[in-house]
Amino acid sequence: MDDLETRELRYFVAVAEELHFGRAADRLGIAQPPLSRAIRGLERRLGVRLLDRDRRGVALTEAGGVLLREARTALDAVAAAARRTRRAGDPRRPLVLVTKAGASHELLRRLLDTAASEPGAAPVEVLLCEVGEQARRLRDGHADVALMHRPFDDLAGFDTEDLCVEGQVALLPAGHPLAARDQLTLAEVSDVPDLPLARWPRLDGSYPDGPGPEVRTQSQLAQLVALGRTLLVIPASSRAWQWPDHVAVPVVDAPDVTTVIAWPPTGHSPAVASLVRAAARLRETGLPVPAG
Amino acid sequence: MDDLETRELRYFVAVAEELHFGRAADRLGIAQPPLSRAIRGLERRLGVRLLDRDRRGVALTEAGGVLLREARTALDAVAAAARRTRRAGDPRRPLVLVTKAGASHELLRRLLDTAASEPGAAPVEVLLCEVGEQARRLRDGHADVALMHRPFDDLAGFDTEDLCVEGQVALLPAGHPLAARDQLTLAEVSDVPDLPLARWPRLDGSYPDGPGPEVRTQSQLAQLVALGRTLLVIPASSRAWQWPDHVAVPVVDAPDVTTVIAWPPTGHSPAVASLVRAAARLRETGLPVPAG
DNA sequence: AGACTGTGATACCCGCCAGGTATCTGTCGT
DNA sequence: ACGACAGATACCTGGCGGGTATCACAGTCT
Repeated sequence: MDDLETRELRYFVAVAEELHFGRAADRLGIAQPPLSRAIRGLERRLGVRLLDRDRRGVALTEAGGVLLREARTALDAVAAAARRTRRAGDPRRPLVLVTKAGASHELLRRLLDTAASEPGAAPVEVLLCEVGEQARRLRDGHADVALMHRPFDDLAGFDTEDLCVEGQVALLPAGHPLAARDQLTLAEVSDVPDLPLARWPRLDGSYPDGPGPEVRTQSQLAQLVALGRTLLVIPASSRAWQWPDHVAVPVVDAPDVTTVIAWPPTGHSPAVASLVRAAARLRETGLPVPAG
Repeated sequence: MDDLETRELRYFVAVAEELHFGRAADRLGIAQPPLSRAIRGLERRLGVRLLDRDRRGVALTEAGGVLLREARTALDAVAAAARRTRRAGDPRRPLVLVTKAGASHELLRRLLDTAASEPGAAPVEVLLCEVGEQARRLRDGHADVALMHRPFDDLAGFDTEDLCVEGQVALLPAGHPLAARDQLTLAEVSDVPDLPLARWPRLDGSYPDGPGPEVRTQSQLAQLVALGRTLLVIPASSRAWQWPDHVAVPVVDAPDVTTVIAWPPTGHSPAVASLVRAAARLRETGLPVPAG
């Protein structure tokens, strides 16, 4: 009943992701035979088949799928242990706050101001990431606290505090017929043949079917919007990164978006607590009104 | 920026818990010198002092404290990966539900009945544990789902669903003066010189100061209650394990206890989802009324 | 069909590092 | 001052993780 080693988990994750021993070995910087051995050893020790190697390729068994998921979170936890320990030893350690690039500008600015005015405040470093990456940054120790958005982001496993609620707007090229409207409905914006909604990758990296372009970063999306190739429904406060020649029209029946501050339940760091307190105070003194 | 190995984490946790290289090495089944080397290597690779070895013993530095906490959760995650994978490979795998021994008898019975009547229900295995151990069982993969009690148990990091709310009662020897009362207050029960409240260990294993006896298991406590040596305030539904010669008196100002069903946010197993659905249905059809 | 290709498995060797034993150093008791 | 104790150091050894070469098998092309 000996534990697994992180090396074995890393190896398995590589193979499970590549579904190809050669490429996985390449990625890991080792040769293929030791990798095959390691995976076979894993299967033997767990007493479970993880991969179906039949002709032409490798496929995950059900147990393999479970291990892939569990191994990722375990590896994140190990990486977090290393990172947080290193940072704990650094006397000049800043608190790292992660948020989606381009979201909640104004709120973030006011949060940082409020936090800085807290007595004995630790310096706060802001880390910007792509959509949906905040959770991972929290889990693997790159960040201590995050701004996230319900219902878009996966908040499972974190402690959270609601900060503000806002509606969503559609972002359209200025010349588009719908741009003249006072308000829109979801049905209207999702049925615009010349401006299909962009598609984001799912958690596993694959894309849902549909007519819109596939995007995986904010900048890709921004460019497509600028080119007038796609239409966008976003929280009102994110309007800040619209292009000058685009207009924002409220979408009345889109679900409200709640901005929350989230942090890992481990680690009752006073610095995190202080920032959360600042956030709570911010909420009470009134919400920021998105400019323009 | 290489990852830590679980071996190193296990070693560090052993030393951090024992605060003594010799005993830690003993516990790990290795000799002391390799252990010293491993810890030194860890400190070198992390670039952080983890332990202060001064005269007469070893003490954790601040970074060491961080690593101890993080390492425990990381090791739990690794152990969970192994256990859940093994179980996923077992075709006859039951769902494991963990709860405090002696708590929520009636609710549990009805939950199991309801779950079994669910179409395509997986078999459910019940694991009973000591007070406060449920969270760990969920985290290290021994269990898939737990019944826990707010505000007593630490629910951080889990998804939860409230099941029922109930008041608390004081458990007294039948002959005691207070046993004749219709109801009591917290102030009254906490100020009974001949029946001090028992003390539970804190998360770190130490005991708070006070006059009452130290207990760490339900059975120790049960025995002390039976001997008339301590007084007990517990949720009303836990009355089931009272002794015949004891009476339960409601404590009107004790905080309400909410029984919740909790599960790890990882692993979207349909079996867990089904059990949670059964629990939700149970709540809607009415709460169990504690017998007696 | 037969040679070719691309894949994971096997065979075998090597070097490193985890682990063991013996010993040293420093610090407390008394 | 001396013994007892704890952690560090020195040094050796064996197992295992990793490398190269090769096999075995299935699909594919001419």
